[in-house]
Amino acid sequence: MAALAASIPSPHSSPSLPLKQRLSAISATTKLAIPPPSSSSSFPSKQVWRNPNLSRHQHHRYIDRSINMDELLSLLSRTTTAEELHAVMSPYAGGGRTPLLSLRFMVSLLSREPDWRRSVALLDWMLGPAGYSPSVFAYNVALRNALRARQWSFASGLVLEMRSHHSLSPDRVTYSTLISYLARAGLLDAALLWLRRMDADRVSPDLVLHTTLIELALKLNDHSKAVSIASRLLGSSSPLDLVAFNSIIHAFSRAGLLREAQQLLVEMRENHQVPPDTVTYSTILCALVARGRYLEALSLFSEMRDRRVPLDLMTVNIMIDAYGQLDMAREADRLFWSVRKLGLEPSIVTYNTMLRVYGDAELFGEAIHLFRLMQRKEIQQNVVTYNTMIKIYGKSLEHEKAGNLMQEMQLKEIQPNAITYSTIISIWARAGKLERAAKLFQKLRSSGAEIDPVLYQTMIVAYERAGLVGHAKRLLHELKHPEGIAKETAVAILANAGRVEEATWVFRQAAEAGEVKDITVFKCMMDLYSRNRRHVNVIEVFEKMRAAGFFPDSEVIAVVLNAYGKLQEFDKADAVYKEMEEEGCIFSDKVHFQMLSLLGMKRDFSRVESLLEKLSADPNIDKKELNLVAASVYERANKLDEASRFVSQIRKRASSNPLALDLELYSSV
DNA sequence: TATAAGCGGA
Repeated sequence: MAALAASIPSPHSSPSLPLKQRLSAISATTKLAIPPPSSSSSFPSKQVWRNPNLSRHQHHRYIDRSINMDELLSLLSRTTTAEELHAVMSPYAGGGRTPLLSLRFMVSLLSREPDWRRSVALLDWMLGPAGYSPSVFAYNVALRNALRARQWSFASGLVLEMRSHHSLSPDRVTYSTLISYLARAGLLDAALLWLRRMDADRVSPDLVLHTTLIELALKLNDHSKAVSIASRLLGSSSPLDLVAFNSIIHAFSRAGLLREAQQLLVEMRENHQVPPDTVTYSTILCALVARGRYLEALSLFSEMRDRRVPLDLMTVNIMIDAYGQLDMAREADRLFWSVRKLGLEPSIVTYNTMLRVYGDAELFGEAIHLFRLMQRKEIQQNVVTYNTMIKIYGKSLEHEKAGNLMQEMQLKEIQPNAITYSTIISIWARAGKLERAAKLFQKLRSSGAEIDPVLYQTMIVAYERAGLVGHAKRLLHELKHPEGIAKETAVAILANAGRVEEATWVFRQAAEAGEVKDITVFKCMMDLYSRNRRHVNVIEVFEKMRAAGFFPDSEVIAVVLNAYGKLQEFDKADAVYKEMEEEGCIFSDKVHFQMLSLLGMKRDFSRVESLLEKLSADPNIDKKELNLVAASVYERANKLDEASRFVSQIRKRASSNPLALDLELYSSV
C-alpha cells in the first residue's frame, strides 16, 4: 500500500506534461494513442455521424432532436474514435465559432466511454482543436474513468493539470470522486493526503466521504486514524445523519473509547433529531461484550428493548453469549426461544452459542435435547456444533459418547479439525484412556496434517499428568529440530510449556531466518521471559518485534513497562510509554497506572503530577481507581500528606454517591 | 456492526 501511495505525486512536483505525451508514455501506440474498441461493431462509425442525405445544417438538427439520444450515445462511445470525431468536427471548430455539440452532450459521451484512454483523448481533443472552454465538469468525468481503471497516479495527475494548465479549481465532486475511489481501493494514506489538500482548498467534504474513510480505516485496523477522522467529523459544523453517527460510534467502539461512544448515544437519544437505531445499539453492545463488560451490555440491551428498537440476529446472538458469561442460563434460554417471535430466524451461530451456554451451566439434558432437535428439524450442523457437543460430553464424563460424536460427524462429512482433536485427546487422557489418545495423536502426526500448537501441548500435558515424563520430554525434544512443523509453532509450544532454553534456541533460529511472522509468537516469548524474571530478554524480544514492524498492543506494553521497572530503567520505560502513545496505541487503564507507579519509584513527582492531571481529564479512565493508584504511589514513597490528598478525594466522590463506597476502598486506606 | 468451538497454569 505504501508503495502505491508513494507513487502518487505530491501537489507541486513534476509539472504535468501535455496530455498526448502522457498518453504515449503509457501506451505504445502513436498518434492519439487510442486503442481500437474492444468489441468490433457492425456500424461503420461515419454512417452514424453523417447521414449523406442531410446537409451539414440539417445534420446538426438531426443530432439534437430526431433520434434516440441514449442509443446514439452508446453507439458513439463504442464505435467512434477520437480521430474520427476530430475529422468530422474540425470544419466547425476554431475561427471563433462555438462548438457544434453542447458541452453537456460531450460530457455525456465522455461518461459513457468505458476505455479511460479514449475518454482522456476525447477530453484532450475538446480542450484543444474543438475549442471547448475548460470545464471542471468534463475533467471530473475523465477523472472518474481513469479511477475506475485504477490509474491512480494518472488520475492525480489530471487533478493537478486542471489547476496548472487551465486555472480550474477542483470542486467537491473532483475531490470526493478521487478520495472515495482511493479509499475503496484500500489506499488510505493517499486518500487522507487528498483530504488535506481538500481542506487547503477550502472545499468541505461531505458526510459520505467521511464515513467511507472511517470504515476503511477500521477495515485496515487503523483505529487511531479512524478516531481522528471521526473526531474531525464530529467537530465539523454540518449536522450529522444516522449513518455518520453510527460510523463515529463504530470508530470509538473499536478503539475502546466506549465512554465517548455511549456519550454520543445519549446525545442521539436526547436530541430527537436522529434517534439511535439497531446498528447504533448493536455496535456498542458488540464492543462491550468483546471487552467482557457483560453487565453494561445487559443494561444497554434492556434500554434497547424498552425503546422498542428492533433487534437483529447478531444482537440476539451476542446477548445469548453475554447471559451465558454471566451465568444467566435461564435468561439466555428465554431469549433463545423467543427469537422467532421477534421475527428473526435463528442461525447456526445462535444454536451453537445456546449449546455452549447450556454446557457451561451443566444443563446437559437441555444441550443434548437441542442438539437432537437441530437434527430432527434438519438444521445444517457444522464442525463448531460438534466440537461444542463433544466438549459437553467430556464435561459430563461420557467419553464414549464424545468419541461416538467424532465418528458421527465424519459420517456426515463434517471433517474434524485441530480443535476437535485437542478436545477429544484431552477428554480421553483425563478418562485414563491414554493409549487411545496417543494413538490418535500419532495418526495425526503421520498423516502429515499441519501440527497445531494447542494439539501438541495437549498431548504433552496428557503424558505429564500420567507420569510418563519421558514421553513428554521426547515430544518436546522433537521440537528443537522441528521437521514438518513450522518453527513458529515449535516456539509457541516450547514457550507455553515453560521450556526457556529450548524456546530461546528455536526462537533465535526462526528470528534470524526471518520466519517469525505472527505477533503471538513474540508475545508468548515475552510472557515466558517475564514469568521467568528474564527482563533483559523481554526487552530484547520487544525490540525484535518492533524491528519486524509489529505494532504492540496494550498488553505487550504492560509487560515491557514491567520489565523496565524491574531493571530500574525508568527513563526507558517513560520513553516507550510516550512513543507508543504518540503512535496511537490505545492503552488500558492498567498501563497508565503502571507508568504512574514507575514514575513514583523514580521519585519523579513532577511527572507523576503532570500524568495525573492528564489522566484526570481523560473521560475513559476510572477516577476512583486513579485516585487509589495515586494514593498508593505517594504512600510507597512515604509521602503520606500527598497520599491523604487522594484518599480524601475518594471519600468525597463516595459520599456524593454512597453506593460507590465499597469495602475494597476501605481496605486499601 | 461481523457474533460461535480447544490446552493449561501462572
